[in-house]
Amino acid sequence: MALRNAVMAALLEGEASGYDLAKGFEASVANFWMATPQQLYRELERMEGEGLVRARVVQQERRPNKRLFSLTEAGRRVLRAYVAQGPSKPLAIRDELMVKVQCVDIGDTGDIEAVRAAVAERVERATAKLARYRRMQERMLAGRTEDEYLATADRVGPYLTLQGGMALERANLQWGETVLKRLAQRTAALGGGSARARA
Amino acid sequence: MALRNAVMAALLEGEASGYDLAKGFEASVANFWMATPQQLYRELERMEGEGLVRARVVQQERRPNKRLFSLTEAGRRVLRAYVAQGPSKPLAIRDELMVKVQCVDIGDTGDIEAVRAAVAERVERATAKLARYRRMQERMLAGRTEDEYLATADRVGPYLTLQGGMALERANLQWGETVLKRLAQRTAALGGGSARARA
DNA sequence: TTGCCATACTCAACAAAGTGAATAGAGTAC
DNA sequence: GTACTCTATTCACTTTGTTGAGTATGGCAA
Repeated sequence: MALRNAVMAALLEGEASGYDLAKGFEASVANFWMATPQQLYRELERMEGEGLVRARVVQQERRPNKRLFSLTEAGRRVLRAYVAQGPSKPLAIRDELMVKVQCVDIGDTGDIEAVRAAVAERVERATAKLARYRRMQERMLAGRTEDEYLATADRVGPYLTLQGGMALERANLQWGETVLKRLAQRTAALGGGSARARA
Repeated sequence: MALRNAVMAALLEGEASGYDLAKGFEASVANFWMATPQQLYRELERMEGEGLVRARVVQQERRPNKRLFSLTEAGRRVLRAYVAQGPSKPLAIRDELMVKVQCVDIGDTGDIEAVRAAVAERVERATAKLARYRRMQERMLAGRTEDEYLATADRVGPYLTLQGGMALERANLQWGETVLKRLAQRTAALGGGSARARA
């Protein structure tokens, strides 16, 4: 029952179909709450049943019809109550890459190489994501400075969460790069790339 | 089937009981993979059934007996295969606080205050966690420099994931502090603390 | 001396999340 | 002309995760 809050937060930006939400979660919420299409459709269905959202079918000519969901007043109230209420859960991360890094010493240099590749991939992703975030930021600012924007904008939430996403990706990037360096050093130290006895 | 990899990664540090794992997940793995005691006991049970871990009952005099689990050779192989195999899932975060920040514009200054308090709590937690990580780091280094440590240590995985945890908490902290500042500005701008018309 | 906290688990039930595939029309690239 | 991708959604199923309670012992503090 936590996904629904994320969905409602996304719908604050306006009407969206399940499909819209599924790809990119309306671009901003996805940065801190991931969900598969199925989860979203299912949750939207339930929420409609409970009157938190309302659906409107849009006929389309060259595409399948779609149902656009929007927040109802009841949904808005529930969301406000959620925001106002006490402490949130601490933040749940689940990072397979970190598990692999933790295991980097398990085998020979081949295992180190596998981990190195995985970290390199993460670094690339983080770089790409950061670039995307920066473009989003520029679009939001639209020439204004941050101070101007925050003083005049109707909504600052999406901007602040975008900042959060950027902070996270910067951390990822910085960490990944030092790990890459360290692993290269270690591979060199353990025999310059040739195999080594198994643990 | 992903929790088990995290559990095995934790057992790389040596024998542990379900209870040990439950509190702190052997101190390092918990930073990137959370699990409740029940999940861990259940998973350990299954893993024992599949021969990935082996249990050893330790009689205790003034406490309930405990079962210490350790990795079997089969478990080690499975773990190595996991590390070696292709791309990991991208990292799953689920952050309620971010959902609340996204919604900060939903209501009046009271809602902003609630979000502010939640962010302040996050900042405090991040500060505490960072301090704890730094102590762990010092214990690991034991007087050596980072370079010395990484060149001589048997295992570097736990150190590198600790760095990851620290990077994450620093990002949290830095983000949280700017958000706090921004929200204070906004509260001031929206009427200096007095109520304002609802959205 | 009562009650709470810590160790050390187990059980049952349920809610939420994730996987994989199916459906179906339109556009686009080879 | 066929294979692939995009829009848009649904179904069936499995795996995880969560909640709450129950059991048992000992230590510590008010």
